[in-house]
Amino acid sequence: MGRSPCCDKVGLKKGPWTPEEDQKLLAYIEEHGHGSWRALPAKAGLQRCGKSCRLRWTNYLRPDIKRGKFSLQEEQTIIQLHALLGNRWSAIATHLPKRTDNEIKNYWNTHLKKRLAKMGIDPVTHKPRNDALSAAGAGAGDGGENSKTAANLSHMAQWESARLEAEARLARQTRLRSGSGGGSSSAGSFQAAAAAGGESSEFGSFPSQLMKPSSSLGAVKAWSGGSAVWAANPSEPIGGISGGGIESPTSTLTSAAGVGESFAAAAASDGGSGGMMNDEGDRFRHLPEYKDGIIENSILPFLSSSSEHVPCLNFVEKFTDLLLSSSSGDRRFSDDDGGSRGEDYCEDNNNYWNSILNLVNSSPSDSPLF
DNA sequence: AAGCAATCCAACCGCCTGATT
DNA sequence: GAATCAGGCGGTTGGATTGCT
Repeated sequence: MGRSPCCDKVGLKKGPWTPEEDQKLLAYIEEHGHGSWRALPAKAGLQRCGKSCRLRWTNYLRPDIKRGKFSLQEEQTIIQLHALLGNRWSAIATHLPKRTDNEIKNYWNTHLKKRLAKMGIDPVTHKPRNDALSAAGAGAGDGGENSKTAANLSHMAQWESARLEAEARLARQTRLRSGSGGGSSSAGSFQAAAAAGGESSEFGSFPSQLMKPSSSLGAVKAWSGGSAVWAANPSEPIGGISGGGIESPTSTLTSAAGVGESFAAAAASDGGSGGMMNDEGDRFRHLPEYKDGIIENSILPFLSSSSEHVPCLNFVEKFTDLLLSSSSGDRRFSDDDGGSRGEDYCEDNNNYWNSILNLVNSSPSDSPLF
């Protein structure tokens, strides 16, 4: 499909905007609205292409833009949403009022990504890097904590393998069921999954009002719920999910699982000071024991210091807290408190998925999450 | 104070998608 | 159905700024 450039580049100015140009653009948009961006520069008397004007407006001149330092809350939201959504900056931006996708992207690339990398976590997958894993293993001789961590890392890796397998199986099944009719977009697939899953007991762990077939949120739940169900009963096909070629949001929900491992790696690389609280909560609590050599119950004490608090596996939030505190010397996750941290933390933070889902729920109905 | 390195961030680029012709 | 257009998105770049030696 051919397409002409958005503008004739000859004679058009590039580079930083001058205050005069800003003023012209601002004045024009305030009076007329932006209308067609392509036509705007000529009407506004600017020697810029429409695309450049649009970018300047959306990333800088728009009156509802908040500038300056990101708050801790914003950082946490970004990390959580990145674990959930991957590099979908515009989607993430819809949950951070007054922040632009460009600003969030820059902030991620310059701050948060580096913080993750520093902790031995792959910022793309939110999983521990191999060197971090081996570092954890190498540290096993140092003492019991490290060897425990390494062993648990292994369990986490096994769990991730099982989960990926589940994803693949789910995709295969949905493809088979839908034949060639399904779309390839994850949005459609998840919506189909949500619609087909409806409010069946398969998704019973989620509030029914969140299972609106048309909502992207329902799709998230359908996927994560379905995954949990499968994990609990690996031999059983995931019922109720149909639709074309489900494509797991690998970098999103997968990441949430990966984050668990990442946290372990971070804990290991941090001298074993990290407390493991997995926020996989809603998923893990469905699988107290996954035999078959994949998940053992030993994972649960690892995820939570108290098995009585298994439902409160608010991992990602804790993980993000750790990230956020890693640069400020916050030692709240040290092992010094004899294991009560998990309970304390659980008291402070309820179900992670609920917070994410609430976050998503609070977004505009046309939020481009999926 | 000077030189260099690291960091930040506005802006650009190319690609994709949906709407229109 | 193909071609075109407009808008949007994510990745990347490069100049400016800051920090370090």
